Amino acid sequence: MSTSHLETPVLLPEPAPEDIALESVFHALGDPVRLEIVRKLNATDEAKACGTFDLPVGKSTASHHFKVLREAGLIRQRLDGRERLTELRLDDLEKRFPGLLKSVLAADR
Amino acid sequence: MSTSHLETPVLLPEPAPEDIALESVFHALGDPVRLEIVRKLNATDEAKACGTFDLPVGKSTASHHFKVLREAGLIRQRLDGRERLTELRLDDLEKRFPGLLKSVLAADR
DNA sequence: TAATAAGTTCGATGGTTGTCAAACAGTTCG
DNA sequence: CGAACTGTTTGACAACCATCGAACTTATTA
Repeated sequence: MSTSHLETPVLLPEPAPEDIALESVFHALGDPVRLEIVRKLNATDEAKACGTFDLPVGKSTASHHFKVLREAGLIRQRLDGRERLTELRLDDLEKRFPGLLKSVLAADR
Repeated sequence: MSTSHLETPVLLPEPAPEDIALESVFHALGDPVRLEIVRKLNATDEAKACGTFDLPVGKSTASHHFKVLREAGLIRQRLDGRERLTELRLDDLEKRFPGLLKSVLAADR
């Protein structure tokens, strides 16, 4: 069963908004697979499980990319059963770097 | 003497505005030295020679970084005597990725 | 309990990259 | 001409990184 009661959501470690480094953000977005992940997250606007991204790499590589994105502060991951639900940290990023992610996501191709 | 007549400026090869790739821009900005170059260019708002940046690397390494930035479409370099005058491609980047560079440069630390 | 499912971790590998020093090329100036 | 100056190119090297497969962990389900 998918946990959806009143339990405290189990978040994977992530940097505080003020600790998000611009250089790390750029490094994270400088990879095609990770950029694709961010774009697909923005396209759905909902939390997605890692396996639903249809990425052109194996699952261990995908796991690596999600970790890079999370440690850079771009995404949040919460445990839900055997899945890790992933979402963009839109609000935190807007606070830290106003307008940045918006212009990134506006540039679609 | 510094050439400042009516000669056609000799530009080093650079991508056309529509050929600037978001991923290459991110990759270019994902290095601390290159990010410092971009910030110092924005701080002066004038064309600067490579040697005036006071970078924490040797000159051959600096030359490499300028090349990466130029090929990514972030800077323009024009030959002037024995110097290469460097400037941000603010207008082209604004056209290609509206708001991106602005939010990048606004995030100062 | 056993099997399946979703991701992570580990070890290895090949490619990319940041760095330097030395040599080189073009420009300016004495 | 020759020396000094600005930056590039080359070669080498170490660090980083994206990738994979196999083994492992945890959770769901038959």
